Amino acid sequence: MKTGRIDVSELPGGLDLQATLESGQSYLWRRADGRMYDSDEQSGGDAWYETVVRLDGDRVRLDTGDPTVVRVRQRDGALEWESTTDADWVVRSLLRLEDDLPAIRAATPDDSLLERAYDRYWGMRLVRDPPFGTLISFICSAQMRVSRIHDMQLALAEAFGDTVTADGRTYQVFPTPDRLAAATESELRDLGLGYRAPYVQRTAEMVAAGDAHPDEARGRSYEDAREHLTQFVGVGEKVADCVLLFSLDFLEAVPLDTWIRTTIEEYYPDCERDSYAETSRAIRKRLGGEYAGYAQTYVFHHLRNES
DNA sequence: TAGATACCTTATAG
DNA sequence: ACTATAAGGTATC
Repeated sequence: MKTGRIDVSELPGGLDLQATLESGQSYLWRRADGRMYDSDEQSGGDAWYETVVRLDGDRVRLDTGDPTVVRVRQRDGALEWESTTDADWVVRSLLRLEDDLPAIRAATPDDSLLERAYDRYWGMRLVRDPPFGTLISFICSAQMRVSRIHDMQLALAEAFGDTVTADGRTYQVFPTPDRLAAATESELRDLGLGYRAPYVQRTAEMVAAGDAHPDEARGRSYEDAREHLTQFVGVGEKVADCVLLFSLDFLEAVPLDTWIRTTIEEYYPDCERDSYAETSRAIRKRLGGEYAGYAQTYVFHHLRNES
């Protein structure tokens, strides 16, 4: 495997790799020691994380291109990586290392909750995951615990994904749209997906048939893009926001999940409205607009770890 | 068009 | 041990 190092001190705002990958944004990375989401926050300070992406020219996609293993760990002031290809740009893209965290924080309002969250997890970045895997994993996220969502993606990869070998180790690749489209509802239920099984199968079928692709939300205005993604089965406004934020570069997206709704009740009651769309507008404005999704992610991780 | 309800499965609380 | 409850919601009526 090829290797490389990225000096963390050169990244604007640094990096907290563990917070980035264990904050419930991405379900497509795995911790090599298998201890993802162990409650002990210190235990994974320099753990290796690994994923497999498909590279298509200069873009990271999950449904086309050759499977590429990417491993990263943060140690001694550096982000170390290993990969089956020359992956410096891939790592920078997947972990959004170009984001200027101080500038993003400066664009959010002075607010004691946000200050606490940003201070505690400073260096946490949003991820830029492949669209199809993000779409499927967040369809699976409905009424699920974070650790179980993660386990479900692993189960999908083991049951329907290709394998790739590097340095004598075998890695499971997230399934392609074809393979998931060919799965039966009962096969998916056997993996524990429950009522999400037909959603996953039918959405995969839409993508495999070429009827739609989550990438097509790019280039639209934020609210149009969110509406566009709800055409997929099992995708409502909340899941659409997750795909926009964690995959498609819409940093203003604020997924209104149970945590954020509770937060709004408690800290921003004036932002409560009677519809998702209106509440979304109000809270996005309150969290600073353009980078509201960053604020949301820090607050989500902060509050989730307190209880 | 808004509002209530069913839905799979599992971990955790009581 | 056993039951109730909730988990990063959505589709359907």
